[in-house]
Amino acid sequence: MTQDNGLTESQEDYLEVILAILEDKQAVRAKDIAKRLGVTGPSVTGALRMLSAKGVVNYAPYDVITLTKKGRKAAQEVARRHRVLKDFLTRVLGVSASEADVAACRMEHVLSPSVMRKVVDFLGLVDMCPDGGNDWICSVLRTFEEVEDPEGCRKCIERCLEQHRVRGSGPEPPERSSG
Amino acid sequence: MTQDNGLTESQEDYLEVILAILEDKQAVRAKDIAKRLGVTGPSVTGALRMLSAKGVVNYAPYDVITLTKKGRKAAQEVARRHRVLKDFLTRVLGVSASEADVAACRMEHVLSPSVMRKVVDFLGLVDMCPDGGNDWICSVLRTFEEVEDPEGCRKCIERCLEQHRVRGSGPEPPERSSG
DNA sequence: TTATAATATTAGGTGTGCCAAACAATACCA
DNA sequence: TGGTATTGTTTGGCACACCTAATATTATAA
Repeated sequence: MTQDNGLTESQEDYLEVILAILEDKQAVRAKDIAKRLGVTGPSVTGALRMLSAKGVVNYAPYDVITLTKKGRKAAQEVARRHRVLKDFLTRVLGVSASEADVAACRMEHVLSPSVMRKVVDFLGLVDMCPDGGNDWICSVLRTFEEVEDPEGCRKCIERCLEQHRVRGSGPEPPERSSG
Repeated sequence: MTQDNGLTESQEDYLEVILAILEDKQAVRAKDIAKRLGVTGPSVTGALRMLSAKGVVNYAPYDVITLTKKGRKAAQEVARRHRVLKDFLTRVLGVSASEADVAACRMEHVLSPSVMRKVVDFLGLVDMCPDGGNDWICSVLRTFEEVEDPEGCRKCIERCLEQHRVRGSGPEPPERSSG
């Protein structure tokens, strides 16, 4: 159903934060991982051992923590799913950024590649909108809720359609990385 | 984040199937629960004890299994989320029914009420479409992928907009039950 | 270089969720 | 009514994912 990279949800979370830490610090410390995940030290040690056993993390007691090639790939894949889902939640459904982060954090472990692809496809469609997807359905929804400026919304979608017709058969969806 | 009805994901699953069984049989048997959830007997017994302790299921060894008022409510809420999510996945994203079921089964435990409401709102919008939401974005997506009949898709959305303009401020979204 | 602070690990324990094997209760048929 | 089949439960165990308290290591500052 899900990816089955052989990792549990929790383990995917660990990989994700390790990657995130690597992206703005040099070294990864157990302490930082613990902080970001809201767990205690021993939990991190345990998880790292597990991740090491699964060949995604290089780990030995008191030694530096790094991702293996496989681990980096897995982490990036999780991060990608997170990004896509957050994007979808904010841009399409109009969920706030912070809430979208929380929700994406949970959904990212749960959706199959094929469902993920549908999400990506949908975002690709939104991207075709002249407003860069900043609005589109989002604005439609907003008018739907608050009855603010339905006319503006309508125009936006009409522009969208125009664009669609012009481009004809349409480009390939932007993201389709199967990895 | 999630509802926090005090139930774990697994426990929500148990409630959900108990409700489902009640809907087409009279009695609920541990065996049936086990079958539907793909677990063994002892797992069911254990879960039922837990659920009983949490006051959502009436249970005593060898006795009839029923839902408490609270339990029924919780089960219905989970079922509602499942329905909404499956709907969204199929009608908006164009995911197949079977895949949508699987995905909804996972998502239903994971999304906060506020995100759920956004999903419901979006579906309300889709429902405004003359095609009853059978198509709409779904068809757009399809043309986007297969370049089938973009002209037809365009017309569909235009009709949608017309409808939207006519109705003006728009009706309340169909489902908003907070229970 | 040694004491102390910061960081990480081990040891031991909890809760949940699952399993197989053994046992208990109930249902049903002769 | 008795006996077998079905169904359900207990027992005992395993795997995760967490925790606290105690201990070990490493880093740092005197």
